[in-house]
Parts: sequence; structure tokens; C-alpha cells
Amino acid sequence: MPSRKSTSETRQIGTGLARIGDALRSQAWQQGAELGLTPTQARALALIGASPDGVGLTALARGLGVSAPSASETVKALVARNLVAKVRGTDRRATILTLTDEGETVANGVEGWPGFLEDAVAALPADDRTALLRGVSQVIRTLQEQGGIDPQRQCLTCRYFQPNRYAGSARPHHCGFVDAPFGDSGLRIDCPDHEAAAV
Amino acid sequence: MPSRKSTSETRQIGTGLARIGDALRSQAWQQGAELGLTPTQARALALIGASPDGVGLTALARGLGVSAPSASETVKALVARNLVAKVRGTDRRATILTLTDEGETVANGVEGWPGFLEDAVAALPADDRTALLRGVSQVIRTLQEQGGIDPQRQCLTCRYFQPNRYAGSARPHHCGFVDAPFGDSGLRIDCPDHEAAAV
DNA sequence: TCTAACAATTAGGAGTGCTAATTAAATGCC
DNA sequence: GGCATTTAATTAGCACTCCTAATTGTTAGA
Repeated sequence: MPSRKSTSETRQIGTGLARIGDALRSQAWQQGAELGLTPTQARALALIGASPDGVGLTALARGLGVSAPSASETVKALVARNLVAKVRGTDRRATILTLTDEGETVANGVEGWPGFLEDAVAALPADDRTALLRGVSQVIRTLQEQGGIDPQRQCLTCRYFQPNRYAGSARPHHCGFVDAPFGDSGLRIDCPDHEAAAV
Repeated sequence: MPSRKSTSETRQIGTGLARIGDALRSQAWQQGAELGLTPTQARALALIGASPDGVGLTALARGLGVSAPSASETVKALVARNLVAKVRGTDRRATILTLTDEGETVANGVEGWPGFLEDAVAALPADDRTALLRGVSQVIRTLQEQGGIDPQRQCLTCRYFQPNRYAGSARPHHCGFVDAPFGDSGLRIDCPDHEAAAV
């Protein structure tokens, strides 16, 4: 194994994940062109659509990982395109964002975006795929714990949430996505990997 | 955001990778602020620095996954900051880009960027880490074959790479460049000694 | 030679992202 | 109750990203 530079396994993985992220971004530009959306707009649309009761602008900004003014600007573009509606809430400082019917349609089109990536993943042998999922899940869990990723939507309505699986334990609940137990103090209000539980 | 849609392992991985990519991008903005670089500039700097003989603008654009005009604009900013030098080559249409001394210094600072991600990766058990590296490598190779990514300098596409030469051994692969055996944990995604294999 | 292909740039336009400052509404506290 | 603080969102101003289309040289091919 040649090396003058740092070459730890860890570093190679970091580099690889960064490359995949880059590929996703540049792919998003192309896919977005078809719908007239930029990557950020698409992501905002998805986040808003994922919140049935609407989202505030600040929460959206946190979810996108950008500043409030940036989010405001993006929302402005989406409103101008009639994809998103703004409503004033009980707290009359705040805005509540929801999708319009048209926005709903477009958001559905956005859903399958990482499809080309999934093709690549699907080409893996089953064993490697499982290992990859475990690794990615754990990385995400660590990032959330470090605060690098914004938690979204609440566990209580999440299909991955298994309350009191370990009754009596200090960490009685179980999250199936990151495959780890956690306690009441770890309950998420807004988890990016949230998926609505079946009714 | 997947909802009642397919929840396959594959889709989970796709979503997870996208999420990690988002985290990386927003982190890059913060880290970049310290050096006065945007994420794209940092990436361009790294790519130029990785090519000892210099790169052309078109190659750079492909590597960044953007159009030539976008790359041109980014390079203009780097040249203005005295981090990159442009030279006219034998082909007088083409430009050859190299780092200035100052650019070299800054590029070194950029190298450790995904550090916060690496912390997360380092927290994995060794087995999972190796499996993650193998999975990430294969995903990248598939993306390259699909044309979604510009060819990277990884073992899987290297002429010196002899996979499973010592099948059954703990270090089954062989690198012909350093003439030594190595295992999955030694797989490179960005190797300075990479030479593309014949098609 | 003359045309096609190619490398890079310019022009023009929408969007992203930042910090700092502003407006408006809700809270807190004496 | 009243006034200072905090909070939500926006505006202003700036640099950069990214695109397509058109332009200017330069090289290579029929």
C-alpha cells in the first residue's frame, strides 16, 4: 500500500463519502433542471412536504442546514412558483409553510431522486449492502449526537420507533433506523429519518 | 423523504448517503469561512493540488461535476487570491492550472476537512469500518461506470491492483506499485500512485 | 485549404449563502 | 401595567455558484 500522505482507512472512507455527496449534488442539478428546481429548492420542498402540519421558517432553515435569511430567500422562490403557501400562525410573528396542490405533485416527483445512487447500491452483493447500511446508520447516529445533523420530526409518530422495548432499562426505547436504544431524554422532535408510522 | 414508499435496505442507504452529503456541504461552508473559501473553491483547490503536472480547465470541470464556465469562474476567484496559477501549454488553446506556494499551504489546510465525519467513522467497530470502506468503494466504482462520477483514483480501477491474488489470506489483494499484499481495510479511494487500468 | 471540433472565456440570468440591520410580535420581570 | 429582552421573519448588500448561449482563438481532419 503506497503512501506518503495519510492513508488511514478512516480517511479513505471520509473521502469516499464526500465524493458520493458531490455526485449527488451534481446529479441533483441535472434532475432539477427538468422540474425547474435547484437542489436546495427540491430539498426544501421535500422537507415541507414531510411535515403534514407545516413547518416554520426557522425549523426549515435548521433542517436545510442554512441560515434563516437563506431559507427565506429559497421559500420566496417556491412561493413565487406557487409550490408553497405561507400562512400566519397563532404566533403572528411566525409563518407556517405548507405545500400547495401543485407543490404536492412536484414534491412527489422529487421523491425518487437518489434513484441513480440506489441503482449503484443495488448492484452490491447482499452481504456488503447490509454492512453498508449498518455503517451508514451508525455514522448518521454519531453525526446527530455531535449535532452535525439536525434532528427532525418526532419519534412518537415514526415507524422506526419502538417504545419501551426494553421496559425498566434506563434507555427503554428503540429506534430501528439507527438501530440503537435510547431514553426519554433522547426523544426526537424533528428527525430527518422519520417515516410516518402506518395508520 | 420516503414515506410509505419503498423502505428497502437500498432506499435506506440512498437516503442515508444523501443525508451525510448534506451534512458535509453545510459543514464545508463553516470550515471554509475560516480560510475564506467556499466549498467549491476548496474542492477545486484540492483537485488541482492532487495533480502534480497540473490540470486543464475542462478536466477540472469534469472532476468538480460542473460546466466549464462554472469552473472557469471558480478558477478566476482562486487566481485573484493568488492560490492558483494559470499557464498556457503547448496546445495554446488550453490552460494548465497549478497551485502557487500559497495555494499549496491553503490546500494542505483543506485536506483534513471531513474531520468531523472521520470522527464519526472512527467510532465504528473495526469490522464495520472495513465493510463500510468496501461498500463505499464499490458504490463509487458503479457510479463511475454509470458515468455519474468522473473517474477517481481508486484501487478498483488501478492497473497495479490485483484483487484476491492471495485468496483466503488475511491480506488477499496485491498492489503492484509497492509490490505488497493488503486487505480490504487498505483499499484506497484516492491514491496518489493510481494509474488507470486498460479498458 | 477549409471546415469541424475543441479549450476557454464572456454575457446574462436565477439562485445560494453569508452577516448585519430592521420590523413586528411575544415574553419576562419588577 | 409597562418597558426591556428575546424571538421570527425579512431586507439590504455582497460574493459566489451554476446554468445556457454566444464568442474568440487554436488545432486537426477530409
